[in-house]
Amino acid sequence: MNEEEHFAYLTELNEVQQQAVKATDGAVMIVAGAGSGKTRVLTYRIAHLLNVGIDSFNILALTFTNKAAREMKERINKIVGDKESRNLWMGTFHSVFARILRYEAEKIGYPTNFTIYDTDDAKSLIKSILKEQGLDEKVYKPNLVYSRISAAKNNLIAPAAYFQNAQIMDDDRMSGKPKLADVYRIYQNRLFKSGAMDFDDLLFNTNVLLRDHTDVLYKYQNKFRYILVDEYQDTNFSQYVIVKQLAARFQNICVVGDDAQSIYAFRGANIQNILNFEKDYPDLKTFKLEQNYRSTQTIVEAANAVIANNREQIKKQVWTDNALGDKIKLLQTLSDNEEGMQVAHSIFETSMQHQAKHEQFAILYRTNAQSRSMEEALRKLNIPYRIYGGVSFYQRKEIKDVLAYFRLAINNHDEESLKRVINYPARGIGDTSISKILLAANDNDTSTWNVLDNMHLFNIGINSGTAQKIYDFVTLIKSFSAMLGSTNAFDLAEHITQHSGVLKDLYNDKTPEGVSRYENIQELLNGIREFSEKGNEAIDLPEEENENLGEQQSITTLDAFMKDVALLTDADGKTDNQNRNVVSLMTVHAAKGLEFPYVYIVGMEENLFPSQLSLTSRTDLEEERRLFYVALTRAEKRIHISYAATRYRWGNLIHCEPSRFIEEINSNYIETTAKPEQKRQINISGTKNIFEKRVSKPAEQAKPLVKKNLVHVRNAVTTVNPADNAHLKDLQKGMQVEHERFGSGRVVAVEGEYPNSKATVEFDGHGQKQLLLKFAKLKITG
DNA sequence: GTGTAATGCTATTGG
DNA sequence: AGCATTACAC
Repeated sequence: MNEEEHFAYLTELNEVQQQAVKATDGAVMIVAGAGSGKTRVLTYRIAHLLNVGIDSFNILALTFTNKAAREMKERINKIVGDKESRNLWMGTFHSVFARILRYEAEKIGYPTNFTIYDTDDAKSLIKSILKEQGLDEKVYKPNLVYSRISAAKNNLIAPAAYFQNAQIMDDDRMSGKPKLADVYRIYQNRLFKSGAMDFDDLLFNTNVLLRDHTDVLYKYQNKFRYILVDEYQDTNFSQYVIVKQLAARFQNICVVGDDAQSIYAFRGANIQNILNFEKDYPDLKTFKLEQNYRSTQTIVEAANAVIANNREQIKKQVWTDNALGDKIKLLQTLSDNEEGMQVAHSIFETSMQHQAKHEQFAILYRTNAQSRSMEEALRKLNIPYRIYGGVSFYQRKEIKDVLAYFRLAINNHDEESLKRVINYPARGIGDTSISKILLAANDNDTSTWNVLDNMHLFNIGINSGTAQKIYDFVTLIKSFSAMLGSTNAFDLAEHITQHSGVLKDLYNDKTPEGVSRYENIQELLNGIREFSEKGNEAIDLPEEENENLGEQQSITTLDAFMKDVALLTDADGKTDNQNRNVVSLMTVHAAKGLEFPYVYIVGMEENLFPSQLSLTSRTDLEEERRLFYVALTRAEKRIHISYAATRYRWGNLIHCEPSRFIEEINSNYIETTAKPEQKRQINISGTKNIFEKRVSKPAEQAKPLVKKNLVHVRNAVTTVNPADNAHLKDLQKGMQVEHERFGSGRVVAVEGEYPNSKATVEFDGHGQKQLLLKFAKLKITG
């Protein structure tokens, strides 16, 4: 292969993109405007590194979501082949460093099988600390305490440093929360005793590890000779320091970002990181990608006009060669429900007129709560959709309950899991006993599990009946723990759901919600079964680390499955076999990095977008504006912007005014569409008039499409009312069927009487599955 | 200790 | 409106 063929992919890039790809060594910053081919450059850059002979073992690429990592890896595989790229480390900060911490945990005093607490766990722990300390939850709002602690950790301020920081301590005193530092200290101690880390600890402790163990630092510096960071504008200080440390030896560091799309400052992201970058690497090469390939001229110009209102930005001129395109359509409606109907109708019409598939449409909103009116309207018109975000599968109560048993079996000291399941299903260990146990654990500075497991050592005044129940519970958990190493993930998971009594408890609940929960557990078990069958993926770690993995590889264990569960989000996975041709509904935040031909930005109203909470400070308002910029630049062909005159909030009707951001778009780019019967001319800049005219008759209410008790289809979890499956009554051997997850298959056997019958189906590519006909999402196709 | 009825609070954004 | 916590009866 001659050089030209070898680097053929370079011809697919423009001049600046090529330069950015070819500048392999040293510090590189790529400022990438929206739609400028950022992902393509990053992908090709990695492919190029491999092509010029750099070992994939030496490359680390940090992305913003797991999904982005997966997609990028696939694209790289297509260019260089998966053998070349096999040892690439690519993932989110959290997943990559969680993985490293698993191997190095003992060096910082944590067990290898440490538990990752998600936000719910963390807040629950904070609540119990507040209670124990006698602090009023109305003053010390758990959410606020959590974000305060989180901010401290993201700035690498440990509890001791927190106490010594006069500024912070003053702030806390001023706001009437002088005990915050104590809460932080206790919180951290409890996490440690529980062998648990929250999300921020994954980064914080990585910093501790690299700071205190130069041998470890040296090892990973040597491994990761080439480091790439995507969405750099959204990294926080803690992440910044990690990257800086790792890159210190070879200084081959490439960051990609767009300050105009920085939308996570509320989470500690720091735009300073981009500015610091220039200081840290004086030889920095900077490339600006300014040509937009994604959107029409109208969209690019409109977005530029909006972002120009921000004071703080890195100057760049995003432009495009694309056609002028349609004007932005402005929809104004009388109510949130009508807004939904108009959007749904517009999607319907556009899909007809332009032969557009449903997957080409996205509805973006500021808050998750806005999805409801959109959902109802889409259902009414039979337009398939999927909601991203909201309560994810792994956050559902029944799933968390089961996972808590798994977690407790893996790490007995996990206090949050213990509290969750010690009396679920009810086994007579009530609140008073639990309080006593917690108290004893605190007094003796040990874990709750140690108290339970050594009841006789602690004189805590629990009667013998309860003591026996506790003993039984401890024995049960120990029996699960004992099976961990020798049983495969699916078998153990099934064993635990049965022997813990959870499955039975849910089975006895015949309400639609109960049936749905039962089915979700089955869904979880299916997922674990797939994981078991696929096998644990090989992990490449420097030298010696791989050895202790050798023995375990014969079976896939439950702790392997649980390792990353806390880090999964709704946007990851779970899309495999589902219908992809659907309209996407999500928040603007969740839409970052995505693109759609037709985008609907809904709820463009003051106090909603921009959010009410952002109106007090300029920086917050500027972040909202960047968020709007992100929304606009998701679109390729056409944007619809809508707002409603009234909207339900907490069950009350409130009146709304159009967002100031609408005015920031030059009116040349906007076309107002009014419904035929309200041909009134709309004045964009002073839209008050339409709102002063109050709605005389109640706004058209979309009739609920499902009866009150039926659970809506949301997220990846589908609920099937058992009665809906009557058509499966006559299912017989040999029939062709279609399943939502597994695709098409053939019925191998049917046993039992409907509705309690069970079918065995051979699915193409998924093997045989047993399905309960009452619940199975099956369609007979032949 | 357990289960249900009444109350009260919430909804930025998310790994 | 919906959910979580609390109050109260068993």
